[in-house]
Amino acid sequence: MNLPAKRPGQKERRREREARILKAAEKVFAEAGFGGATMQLIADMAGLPKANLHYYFPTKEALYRQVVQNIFQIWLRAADVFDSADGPAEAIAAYIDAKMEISRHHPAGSKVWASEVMHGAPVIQDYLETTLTEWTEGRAQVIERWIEEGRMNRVDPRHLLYMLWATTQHYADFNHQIETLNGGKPLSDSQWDDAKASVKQIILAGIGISDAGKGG
Amino acid sequence: MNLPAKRPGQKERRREREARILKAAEKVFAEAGFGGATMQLIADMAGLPKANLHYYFPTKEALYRQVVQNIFQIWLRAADVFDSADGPAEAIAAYIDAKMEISRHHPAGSKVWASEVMHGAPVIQDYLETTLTEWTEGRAQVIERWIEEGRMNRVDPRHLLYMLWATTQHYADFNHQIETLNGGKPLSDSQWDDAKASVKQIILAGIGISDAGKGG
DNA sequence: CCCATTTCTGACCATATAGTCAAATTCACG
DNA sequence: CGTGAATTTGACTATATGGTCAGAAATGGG
Repeated sequence: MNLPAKRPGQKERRREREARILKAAEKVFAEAGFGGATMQLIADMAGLPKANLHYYFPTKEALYRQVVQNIFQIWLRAADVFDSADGPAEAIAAYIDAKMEISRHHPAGSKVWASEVMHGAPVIQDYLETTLTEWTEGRAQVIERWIEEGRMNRVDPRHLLYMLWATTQHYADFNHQIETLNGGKPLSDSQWDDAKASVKQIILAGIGISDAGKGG
Repeated sequence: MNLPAKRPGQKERRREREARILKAAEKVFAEAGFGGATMQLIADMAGLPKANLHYYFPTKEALYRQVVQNIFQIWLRAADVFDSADGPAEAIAAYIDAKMEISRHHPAGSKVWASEVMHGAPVIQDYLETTLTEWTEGRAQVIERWIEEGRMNRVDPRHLLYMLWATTQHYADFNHQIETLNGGKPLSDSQWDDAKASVKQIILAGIGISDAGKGG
């Protein structure tokens, strides 16, 4: 059965199991939605008996909640890059790059997030009202300052942020459609570079930042 | 089986019932997803007994399929405005306006569409491969021509289209998030005007079209 | 009014699924 | 080892849900 080559500790083992379940759950929730997902499917994908899931996560909703919260953390971490640059060009370019990377390597998470919000955010409404609202207001003020300083065109900061979210997340949430329009094949490395460059080109030009010949 | 010029009253009634069911179904599918939606809920919202739904639509999937196809038709009709203008500025502005209007007045449809695509388009995969692919390629060529003629910046037409879709549909699919960030209130008339103007401003500037006449 | 056709509906069934539980197994540690 | 705690799991239950159906009710032409 289990090879005695490596003996993980109890806590280690527990964390590994939970991570395994969460990974499977994220995929199934993304593919089938909360209502369409079944604990049995998640269990199969995680390679565990269903009853075992209920040992780690008492209910389907608790499992789902954990998945959504994890995604929110990733989202927040990516948002940090917005602050690590000191000008609009670098900040927004870095933010686009970060979010496009998430869309590429974490599409299931983005889909679960989209689904949650589309259904009225029953689980993370409080996050929207607190953390997300604060982050958005803070960033809107930063953008407003850049505008005052004449470092970018006057645009509504909110709608600029919405456009950034919409565009970058589209590559995850609608990856199936994009793949179909790409002849049924996933975007290649260079196509992803094109995507990132295109998004940055249009948005940066759109807010009046002359992109002096940058690459991906 | 042959119905020689049946009574119009009866047909009318049938159409009214079907429309009523489809409207309720669209809302429930949008709010709960396919898996989370129940025929009972749809029936209640339509004000009809559940068994009556199955008289008009044999299965839940058939009902869902009809809802998705209707949305696709609306989508296609809006896409027409792309061709009724003769230059990139007018065409893209009109397209943005049309799609924003749909997002505003038909958010449930947009959500069902998004959900369908996110889950791998099990129902409308053939539409993606035929109609949508053809439309996209045609429009990409039109954009390419505009670029050749020097009427707009050189951008990847595909990614421009994706950005248009993503941004406009975001106002429908994520309307709950936007509402939350707007202090819990839906966007007012003037806020919708701002949204449309902002999207047009950034994208048109982003592709190198100096927007002389602003306003919504 | 009569009859054929269409429409409606309550009651019912088969199935799927979230969640439970107690017994079995494994683990940590002295 | 021995022991108690943590974990695993097959079998089970309760319930929700999609779909069926037979018969009632309405509809409309002759």
